[in-house]
Amino acid sequence: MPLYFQLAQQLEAAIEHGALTPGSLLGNEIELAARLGLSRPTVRQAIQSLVDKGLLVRRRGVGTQVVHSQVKRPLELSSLYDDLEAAGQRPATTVLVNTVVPASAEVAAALGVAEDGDVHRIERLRLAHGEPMAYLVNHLPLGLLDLDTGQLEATGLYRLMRSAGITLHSARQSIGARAATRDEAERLGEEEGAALLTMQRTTFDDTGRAVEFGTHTYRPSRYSFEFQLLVRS
Amino acid sequence: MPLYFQLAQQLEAAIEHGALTPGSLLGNEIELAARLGLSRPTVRQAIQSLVDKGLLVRRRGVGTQVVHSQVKRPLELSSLYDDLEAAGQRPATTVLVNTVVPASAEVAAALGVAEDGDVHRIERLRLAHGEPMAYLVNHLPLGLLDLDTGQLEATGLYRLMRSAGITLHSARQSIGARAATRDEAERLGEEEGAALLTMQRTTFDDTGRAVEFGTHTYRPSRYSFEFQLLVRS
DNA sequence: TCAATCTCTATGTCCGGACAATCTGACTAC
DNA sequence: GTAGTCAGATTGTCCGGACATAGAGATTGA
Repeated sequence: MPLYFQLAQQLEAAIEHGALTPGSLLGNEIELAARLGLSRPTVRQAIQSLVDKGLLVRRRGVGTQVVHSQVKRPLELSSLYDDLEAAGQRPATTVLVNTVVPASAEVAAALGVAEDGDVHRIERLRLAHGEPMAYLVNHLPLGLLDLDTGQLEATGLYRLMRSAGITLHSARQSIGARAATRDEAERLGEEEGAALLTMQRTTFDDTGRAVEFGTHTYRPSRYSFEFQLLVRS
Repeated sequence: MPLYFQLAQQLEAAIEHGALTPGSLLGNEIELAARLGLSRPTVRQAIQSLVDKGLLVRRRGVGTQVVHSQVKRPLELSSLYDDLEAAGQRPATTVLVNTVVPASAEVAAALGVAEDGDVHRIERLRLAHGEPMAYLVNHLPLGLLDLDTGQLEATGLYRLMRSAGITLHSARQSIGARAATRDEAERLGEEEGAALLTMQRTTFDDTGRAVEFGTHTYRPSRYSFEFQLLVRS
């Protein structure tokens, strides 16, 4: 494990349990490096990683300070399943459809495959505490992944992709809202015309291939998107 | 302007207009540094900044590649006004309320001020192409900023804060949906009960102070949140 | 023919130093 | 008393080098 990473973890832990209080100066880098027996670049790399996380602020001529505001979790590409599990919500999944269909124009454009070419289609109902929370429709290119219904019900799609050796890189998302159709309302236990939260996402791996295209609808009474974001400087 | 920054800009421009095609190797760092007359750390810093932007991928033992997928814009803390302006949408603002009120419990908690203590309250209607797009309610602590109604109608709140010397650092957001109340519907030109997209945001400066708390409602037919996000590694 | 091993290559980590830019606070001059 | 100036402190940038690590392909052996 790299030295700068170890130092970053130690500093983060010190901030976490209050050894480094918000607003306090971290002490100058060169002295800190000498005290720890490290070089300044190594110390700087550790500090920089925490600055990128939003825990520290550096000011030239002043020093490095611990920020006051509690940073919860910056936005990252995560799966609903993992989010719910981390929140202690006991997610459950019902796979409604797991099949192969010809790609619609929208799906083909998103995944970069030929229109009417075969793609996986899965429809899932995600439950938390036994209540419907979201209705998830996903399309995937063929050949990337074995989509076993049992595994899909036991874990999240992203975890399956990662364990299949796919390195997720980035995703393009669009979050909106609309009124529920009759079918959607029925599936989610809402009234027809009720407000639904929607999210569309195309996920890419590190070679730039689209590996997943999802169209999700959420019950706004049960779910909202919570995240923290930093000013890029 | 720092050398690594100049190099990063050059590389980004080369990617932009196709001189560096997706998937192509960038050539090894040490040789690149020699060719440019720079040191490897400088070249690495330039490359790293583009990796953080999602434009490049590094693989040990392989090299640095240009990613295939077109990265549009990573999520950043931006104002609706600037977003609309950048999209060529000609935003306009009507200030409905610009006053000082005692803080409600919710506002006091978000801003970290005393309950019933005075805070600014502004209510604005944001229009695009002459049509209502969003209804924006913001609360700000006193003393940070002069809230001139004329300026609020001419530009965005974030731009005003920045020009007042406030360094924005991070924000916590929550995006949801709900049905429009009678009043909301009337303001936005929707039907009562129509689905609305909602966003709550608390913004912090780099000292950790909360500098703004906003509760916004958007017409989903006119606006959705679009962004790209990267996997943190 | 297939699998294990080796070698080459490129990035990852780390060091030590040098000078520049900027902010703060104290000092000085008016 | 106030404003301008100066010095100290601290981070920002940049250099040049060294060794470690991981991936890919070629080589070698069974």
